[in-house]
This record gives sequence, structure tokens and C-alpha cells, in this order.
Amino acid sequence: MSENEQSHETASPEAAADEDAADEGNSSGMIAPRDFDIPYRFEVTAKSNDLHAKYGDLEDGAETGDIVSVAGRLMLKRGQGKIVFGVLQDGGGRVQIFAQAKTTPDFEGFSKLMLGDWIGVTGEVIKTRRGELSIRPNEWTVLAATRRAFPDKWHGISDPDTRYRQRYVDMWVSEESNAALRNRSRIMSLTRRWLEDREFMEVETPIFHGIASGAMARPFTTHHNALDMDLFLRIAPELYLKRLTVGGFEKVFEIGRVFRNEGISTRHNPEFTMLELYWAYADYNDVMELVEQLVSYLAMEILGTTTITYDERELNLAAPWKRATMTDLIAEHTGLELSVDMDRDELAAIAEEQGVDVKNHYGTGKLILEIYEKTTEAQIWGPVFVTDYPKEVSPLSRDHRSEPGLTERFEAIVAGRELCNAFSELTDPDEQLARFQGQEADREAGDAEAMGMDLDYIRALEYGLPPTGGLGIGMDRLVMLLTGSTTIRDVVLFPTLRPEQGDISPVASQLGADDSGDTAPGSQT
RNA sequence: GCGCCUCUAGCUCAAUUGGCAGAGCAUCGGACUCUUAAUCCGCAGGUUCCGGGUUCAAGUCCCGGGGGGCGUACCA
Repeated sequence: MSENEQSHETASPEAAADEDAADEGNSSGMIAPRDFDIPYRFEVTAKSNDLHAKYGDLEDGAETGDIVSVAGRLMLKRGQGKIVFGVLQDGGGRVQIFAQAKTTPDFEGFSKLMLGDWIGVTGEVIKTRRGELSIRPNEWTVLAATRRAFPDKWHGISDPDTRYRQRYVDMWVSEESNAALRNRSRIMSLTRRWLEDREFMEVETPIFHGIASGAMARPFTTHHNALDMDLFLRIAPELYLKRLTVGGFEKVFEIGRVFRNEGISTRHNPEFTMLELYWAYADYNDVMELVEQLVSYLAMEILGTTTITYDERELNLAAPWKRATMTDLIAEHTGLELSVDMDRDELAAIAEEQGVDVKNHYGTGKLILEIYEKTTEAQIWGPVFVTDYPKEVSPLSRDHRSEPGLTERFEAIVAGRELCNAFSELTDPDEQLARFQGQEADREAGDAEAMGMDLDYIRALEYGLPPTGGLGIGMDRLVMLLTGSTTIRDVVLFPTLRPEQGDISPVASQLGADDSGDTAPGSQT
């Protein structure tokens, strides 16, 4: 690139003499428009963290003669008369800009930059006498002039509402937010590569489903006009992925958004990211090994260790993880020896004693699950593979090879929370049909989350599904674990919130009052 | 859904029993050639979330509404 493209002796910002705008600057946090020539591109040759890595050992006062171009946001500024110290933050970190009056073009303009302005700086890598690695600008240019005051340079934003609504600011002023969100991206990327290295193939299945099935949850409903039909946003990709196994894709996975119309909490966002994986010829034991290896690999890559601290407690993610059956864990935590073969009413009485709200249609399997969730699950720090779930609560899992009434299903519990759900898949169409019918009965008994009957899926099974191990991992929760986040909103870029009311943008308010109300973009079709 | 908590300047926070709405940072003006949240001097900045009520007087108390947080229920 030529010098002309990125460098112009920056025009002094002619603050608009508009008095309204000036008033705004004080009362609303708005900054009057400033007049800069903004280039169309800027050639960056160095990132701050690379500079620290390369030049960290320079002696105080050293000059390198090396010219670099950096770009980012001006986060701090310290005027010192004929020197201005700026701190530029880019995608990697921060580096100081050492601007002297005698060497800096338009020094006056530089000293008037606002915190939050984007700038591009070209200059020599030096270390100041006081030992701070710096760029001494030969050229600089504004890349974006902020129209809004940045948050407190020390405290940042603490109001959670503002952090989630204005993530684009939170990301700059909260290092923890920034790191967690970047690590989320790395975890997704590492997971994909790890699976691809094991010959799993990534696929994309429909998000619009005619039937809400594959999990137990309330769906979101929408409508397609041309087909004049209601559709559900998927609650799980499971049944489509197993159709692909029927179709001969032996190792498939999907990482995608699923939608559940349920409560919002520190562990729940209405849309969240699920990894599902199907592995022909494998069983749930194979899947357990895969999970513990994947998670310990990710911990090593992200944190450099498998011994992590979460919620102030230590957690060892190194493989292999403990395996224990649900009933053994209940016995361990409560002393209760339970079995799906017990008398239903006897079990119901025990469940009531444990505080379970027993419904009439609950069988022994559902009662055991309820007792487990009430007494045991949250107590498990883990990681533990909880195995052998009752058949009654596992409509897609294959019967246990040796334990009647149970299935070959497991969940991994880490820090008292479900991290994944997996099983040896049910492959028999007659049995699957019977399980769906059981779900229909539950629905009629008032269970709004019962699984929908999917006859095309039954037809697919009629063509033959080989033995298959399947897995679903809540990726948001995995990211929480590996980033130390105790709320899912800290690992979701834009968590679901109620829409904001009122005057959000003074810039938009300049539009005619008639235009600003209910005419949302896209509302006309 | 329900319960508890919370909302004050652009940001972070004060304001005693109900008694003149304040500070730091940012902004604006000034000083300063090695700062590190620079420092120093000065100016300005408010629908105390919204709407009612009680009171001589409401940021504060009461009622209703809204946003958010936490817990709980459902769930991953």
C-alpha cells in the first residue's frame, strides 16, 4: 500500500459549532460529530501482543529503528505537555503510543483524540525511559471517531443489563468478557477440528421442524406463509442426524443452535448451541471415552491443564472419568437402594419423602429419575458419567444389554450440572414406535414436554439403523466450564433479553418523529 | 410463573430519621517533555426508571407499571 492511502496529515477535528450538539456532549454522553478524513483501509503490520513478545526484552530507552503499523481503539490518554501517552488496544492486547510534539504530525489533533476513538498509527518501536514498550508515531490517522463517551476507564461497565445489551462496549472494557467470548470461538474451532481428525463429518440439518421431537422441551412455533403451515424451531437435531446414519453417513456431527421455549436462568438461554454426534457401530461406552478425551483435550488447549478451578472449587477433567449407575449414586448420596422393579406405590412414597411432586402417571423409572435429580445430581461435583437411565424416561435409548427396565444411556455431570446426554441408540422401529406412544400418553396426561411422534423417523428405522452411539453436548455449558463463567450470558455473545424501550439513539432521534416509532426495518414485506 | 433484591450525571458510586441531589472518571477550558487509572487548577453536566399517592417537604415512605439481578419451578 502506498503512503497516501493510509496517511494524511490528519485534519484537525473541527468540532461542529452546533450548540445543541455541544450541550449533548455534556448531558447525554454524546460527543459532537468531528470532521475527520476516514481512510477506506489501513495496512496493519503488527499486533500489540506480538510486539510485546518480540520486543519485551528491550532495554529502557532503546530505539529499534523498526517501523510498524498498529490499529485499534484509544483506551487511555495521558497528556504531559509536549508529550501525549496513548494506550491503544487491539485484538491482542494493549500497546502505548508515545507521541512527542516535535515528531508527531498534527500533535494538537492527536492530543485531542477521545477515549474510544479508533486510530491507526505507524511509527518506530521504542521503549520509553520508564520501560514501557511504545510506538513513536511518524503518521497516524483516525479510523473511527466515537460519538459516545466510553465507560469509566477503570471500572468499566458493571451493570449487567448494559453489559449484555451493549456487548460491543463490554468487549472493550471487560477483559474477562473478551477472553471468555474469544475462548468460546476457540473451543468451537478446536472441537470441529478434533472431530474431523477422527473422521466425523459436519452436517447441517433443518432448523424448521414439522414435529418437535428428539428431546423433551417446549418448542417455539412459527408459520410458513406459502405452505400455510405451522413449524417448530428445532429442540434437537437428533432425529435428522440419525436419518443420516440410516443413509450411510457413518460418523456425523452438527454444531448448531437449538431453541427451547422455557425459563431463562444462569444456565439457560432460549437459544443455545448443541453439539450432537452419531457414530455408527459404536455404543455408549465408546461415547464415554470420546467425551472424556474431547473435554480433557479442550481443557489442555484452552487452560493448559486438566485441573481447573470452577466456582472456587477444584475439578479434575483428566480422562478417565468415574462411571457409576444412577441407582448406585442415589444409594451413595441417600442410602436408598432403589430399583425400577420396586413396587410403584412404595417408590412413590419414598419420592414424596424426598420432596418430589409425584404425578399419577409417573412410573417407577420416572420416580427414580425424579429422586435422583432431587437428591443427588446437584451434589455430584464430578466429572462423573451417570449411567443406565430408566427406560421410561429415555424414549430414544436402546434397552440395556443386561439390565431390564434400564437403557444404555448416560449423562456426564460436572460441577453438579448436566454437561452431555448420550446413549446407545434405539434402532428397532417397533420398539421406537412403542416409546413414542408412551410419550403421547404422557402428553395426554399433561406433560407439555413429551416428545412428538415422528412417523417418518419410524420409516427410516424400518430401513435399518445399525448399532450407533449418539451424543449431545450443551456447548455453552462446556464453554462456561472452561472459561470459569458462572452464568451462560457471559459465554453467549448476545443473550436473549427483552427489547429495550425508549430513546436508545439520539442519532436515530434526528429522524422525523413519525419515522421513529413502530416502523421497524423489515416490517414491510 | 412465583418470591426476594435492585434502578441516582455518559461510566463507577454517595446522599444520616423524609430536610438545599454530591464525588471520582469521561467531556469542556487551562498548566505540564517519560506518563502508567498520570497529576494540578477551573467550568459545565440531573425527567433520581415511569405514573400516581401521603407530606410543609419524597432519591428516600405507600400503590401501580417497566428494565435488570438472584433464588425457585421447568430444562441443557
